[in-house]
Amino acid sequence: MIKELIQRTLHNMGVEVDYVEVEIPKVQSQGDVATPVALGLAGVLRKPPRVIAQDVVSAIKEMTDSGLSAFDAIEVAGPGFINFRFKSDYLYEQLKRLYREREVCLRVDVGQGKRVLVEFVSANPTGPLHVGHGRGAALGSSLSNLLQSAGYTVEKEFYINDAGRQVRLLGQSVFAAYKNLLKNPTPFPEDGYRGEYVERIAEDIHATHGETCVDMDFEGCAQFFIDHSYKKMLQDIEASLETFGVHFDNWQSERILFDSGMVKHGIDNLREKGYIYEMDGATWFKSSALGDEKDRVIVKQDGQYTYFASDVAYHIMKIERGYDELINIWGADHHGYIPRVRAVLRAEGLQESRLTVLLVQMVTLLRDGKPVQMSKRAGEFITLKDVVEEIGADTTKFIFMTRRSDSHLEFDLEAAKKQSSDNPVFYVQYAYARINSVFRKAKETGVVLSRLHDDSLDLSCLNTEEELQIIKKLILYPLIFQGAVRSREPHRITFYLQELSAMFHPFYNKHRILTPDDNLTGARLLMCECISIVLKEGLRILGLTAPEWM
RNA sequence: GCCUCCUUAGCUCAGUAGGAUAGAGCACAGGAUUCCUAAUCCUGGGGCCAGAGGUUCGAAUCCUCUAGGGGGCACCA
Repeated sequence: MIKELIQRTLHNMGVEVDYVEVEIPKVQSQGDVATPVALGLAGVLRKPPRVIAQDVVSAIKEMTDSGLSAFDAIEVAGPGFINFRFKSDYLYEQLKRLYREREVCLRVDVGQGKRVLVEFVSANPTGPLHVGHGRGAALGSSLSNLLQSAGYTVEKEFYINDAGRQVRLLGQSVFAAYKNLLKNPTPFPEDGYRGEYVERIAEDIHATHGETCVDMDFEGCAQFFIDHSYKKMLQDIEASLETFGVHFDNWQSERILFDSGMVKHGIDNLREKGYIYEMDGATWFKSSALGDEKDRVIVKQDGQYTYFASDVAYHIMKIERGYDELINIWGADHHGYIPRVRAVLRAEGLQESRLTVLLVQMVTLLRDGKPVQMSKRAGEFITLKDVVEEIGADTTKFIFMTRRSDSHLEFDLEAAKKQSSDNPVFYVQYAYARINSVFRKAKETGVVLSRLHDDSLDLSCLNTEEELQIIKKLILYPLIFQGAVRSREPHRITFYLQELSAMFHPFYNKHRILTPDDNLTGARLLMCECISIVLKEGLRILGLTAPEWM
């Protein structure tokens, strides 16, 4: 609201800005919200910032429709900040509005129906998910929730690498395990997958299909082993994600891209645009002309497509499906691929901003401070499922969501387990449960809850420092929300929820909510209801449960 | 060698689009419940924002260099 106000004011003064920074000052003496716009404009207008600030303040005061009634004070401070102080009546009004029109208040429409495709996890179906995938899953699903809440139309997609060497290697590994099981050993493939799950799949095949393949070589039954194995893994992956509370709208198969001719179509498409050439018997994509450091092979000398070929096709297909924005969440180890994928989009004439790649940094799994060695090939690792079973889905997600995605994460299992009794997630959930408990108590003791909807309910009794601070925090949620949406950082919501909870608990300890005074009780219940509305909304975005009892 | 991410309190991490006096949790020490859930609250100490330059009215934040750590640099996927 303040942003628009300032923007309009500046407009009237003949200055156009596309972004007005509004911040919440650290100390109360600096107002409830503040803006440093005047400082930024000092250079442009060639006037001292304090003078500009004063001009802005005067202009606001002259505007008839400025919503001046919302403020007790608008003042120039420090080097040229403009500090706003809310009138308490305005706070009460907004609190009532939040209570009545929660969705409108909380879900600011930033996206306006824009279609976004969020692709995440996309793990090779050659082994179980590990914690790193879990991090991507937590980010992807909460980001999707966040954007959806902000008015975007979001689709969540998992790209299945079911073509190519890796799934073949898995099939071959299972085949070897199967033969081994039947006492007809065959050499285990070099670089094969050695996990225990490989043996389980082999046992499963033995159980369902008997010994039919025991005398065959791999080529004789390759397709069967490959398909059976990766499908099994895919089921396992889907189940792990389900346990973790993450699900997808689409599962896009790489193989279908080949079978449906999309790969060929994609290459032809680039060829028409002049970005394909032949050299040394291979087919190249001229990505160096589009920002990549060198050209990339798409079809090898031996006629085989490279991995990148299907990636080209996949992204062209995404474009053709008509999304306004593509978001790819990748492990940081894929960062080298960004320029070549961007090159594809550029070749298609798409703006840079249409693709956002979010990199999720590595998770170092520790136990008692010591790194847990993990190798998919060697088959020694702790899976996402193991972690969720050991310390719980909410706690695990919260650990992910209290970090920026591009910072390295040390995940100590022992610490997490120890923490799981006093993990900050419970602090937030407990606040929610407590409020529910108060409402249960209120009903038991016959408090008339219909009062809360009553216009005559007077909130001016919410005048303690704690209450005013909480109300301000609540009505500034949209500011945090919009920042999180813009920067694609759901973790900002996590921190906000912790802060809000850290205001509620002291309030709860200091003041009684259910009092002999009916109006005061009503007012406090209304405020608590608003807190729980915001907590619930935030927890939902983060994919965490909001328990009514704890 | 080249590219990229990271380095903030004892530990794990925030720090919003360059803004005012750098924050939280954990850990540590002490205290609080006749009353709505003690998974709570209150009080306390803790910092060369890796280092050095630069840009600016103003830098943890932007640029350059240095040091340390992660990851990536295939006609592998």
